[in-house]
Amino acid sequence: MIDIRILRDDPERVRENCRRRGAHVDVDALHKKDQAYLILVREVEDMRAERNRLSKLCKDDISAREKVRELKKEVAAKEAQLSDLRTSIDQDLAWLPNFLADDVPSGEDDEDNVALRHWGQKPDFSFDPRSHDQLGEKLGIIDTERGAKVAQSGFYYWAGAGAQLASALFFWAQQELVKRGFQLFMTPCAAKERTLFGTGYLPFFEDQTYTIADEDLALIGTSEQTLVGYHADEIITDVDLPLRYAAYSPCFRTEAGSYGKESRGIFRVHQFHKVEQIVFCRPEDSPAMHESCQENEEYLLQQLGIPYRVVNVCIGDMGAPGYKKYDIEAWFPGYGGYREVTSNTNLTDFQARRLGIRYRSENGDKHFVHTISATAVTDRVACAIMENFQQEDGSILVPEVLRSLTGFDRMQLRDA
RNA sequence: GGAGAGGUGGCUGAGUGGUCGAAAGCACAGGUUUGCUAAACCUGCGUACCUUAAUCGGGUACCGAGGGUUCGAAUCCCUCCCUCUCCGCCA
Repeated sequence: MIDIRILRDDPERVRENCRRRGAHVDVDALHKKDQAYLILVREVEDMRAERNRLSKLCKDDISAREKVRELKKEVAAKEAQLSDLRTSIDQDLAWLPNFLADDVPSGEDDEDNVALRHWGQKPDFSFDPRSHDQLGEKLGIIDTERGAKVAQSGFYYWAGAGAQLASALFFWAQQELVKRGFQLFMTPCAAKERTLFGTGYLPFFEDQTYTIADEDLALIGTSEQTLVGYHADEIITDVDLPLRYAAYSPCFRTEAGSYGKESRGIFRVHQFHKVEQIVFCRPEDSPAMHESCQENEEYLLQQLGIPYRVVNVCIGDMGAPGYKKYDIEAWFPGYGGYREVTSNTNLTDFQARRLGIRYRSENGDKHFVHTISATAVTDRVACAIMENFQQEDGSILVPEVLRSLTGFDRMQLRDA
C-alpha cells in the first residue's frame, strides 16, 4: 500500500510508477475518486455535526426531534455513497504497486536481471554431472513418485540421508542466524486473509494460495507472512529497532499456470521448506538492512561452498510489493547453469502500511517501519549441495559445516 | 465437543439512554520543592481521518466487530468474533 497523500500531491509520480511496473490500475480514475471522496467526507461530516447539534436541543425542545429525523435520512443516503466510494478506492489502492529504488534495472523477466558479482569456483568434473533429481532418485533420497501418490504431483519426500541432509541444513542455517542476532520463531503455518493481504500476497498472488475451505485461513506461502504479521497493529519502540526475526517453515504454493516450467525434480513444487530472515527497521536503515541480509545469505552459501552469483532483479521479475530485490542464483552443474535459490527484498513501508506496523521515535512521532524479507536457505540449496558435491560413483559429499549434524560425510547407495 | 464468565484508553478499572472521548489509580512527560536520588505537590497525557501555514484551533468517527431500536447508545436488542475458567478428548 502506498500513502494516498502521495497520489494527492503528485499523481504523476504514481502514474509513472504504474506504467513502469505494468500495473493495471487506472490512476486517473482513482485520483478523481479520491478528490470526490474528500468533498463527500466534508459534506457528511458537516451534516453529522448539524445533526449532533440539533440532538442536544431535543431534550428540552420536542419539535427539534422531527427535524433530526428528517436530517437523519439525508445523512444516511450520503453515508452510503461515501462508504461505496471508500470501498472502491481501497480496492484500487490495494492493487497499486510499491515505488522502485533508483537502481532497479528495467526489463521484462529474469533474463533481464543484472548480475552483480560471482563467488566460488565451479566444480570441474571428469564425468557428466547428474542433476539433483537423477541423484535423488539414484540414491533414494528424493521420492517424488510417492509424494504424488500420497498427496499430489508437486509434493515429494526427502528420504533417509536426504532428509538428514535437509534437516541439518535447516537447523544449521537457523543457528547461524541466531548467532547473527536473529530471534528464532516457529510460526503458524496458516494465516488469515488479512495477514496475506497485509504482506502483499493478496491480491497480487491470489492464484498461488492454498485456502482452507469454509475458513478464513490459507496455508502460508512463506513464514514471511506470519513473521511480518506478528507485529500487525503494533507500535514498536524506537530503541527495539531493528528487529531481526528468523523462522523455519513449510511453504505452500499452488504454482497455478506453471506446469511444465522447470518441472523436473523438486525445483518448482507445491510445498518446499525455508529458513527465512525478516527485519523490521527504521526507514533510513532499510537499504543497509537489505545489504546485511544479503551478506547473511552469501555467508551461508560460502560456508557450504556453493558457487553462486548475485543478481539485481529487474522491474518485470519483481513482485508488486517490492522496492528492490536481489536474488542469489547457485551454480547447478547437473543442470548446467545458475538457478535461483534465494531472494531478498526491501519492501519499504508497503507491508507496514497495510498491517499498521509503526514505531515511535524518541520525540514521540509515529512512523511506519520498513520490512526486509530475505531467504536464508531452502530445499533448493540442498539440491545445489547434491549437484555440486556429487562424485563419479554417484555418491555425494556433505559440506564440512553440516557433518556434525548429519553424522556422516558422504551420501551413497546403501548397497554400493 | 459440553457448561459458565467476560471483552472500555499503554496497564488496572468505574461507568445501564443525554454536557462520556469516557471517573479514578498506575505508568509516562513537563514543572515546583530539593546536596544527589527518592518522596511530595502542580500540570499535561488516546487513536484515525477531514479542515488548517500549523504537532494553535475547529469538525467527524471510534468503548471487540457488524447490524438494529431511539431525537440521542459504551450503556437497550440481534448476529458474529475473540479471551478466560471448569469438564471431556488429545500430539
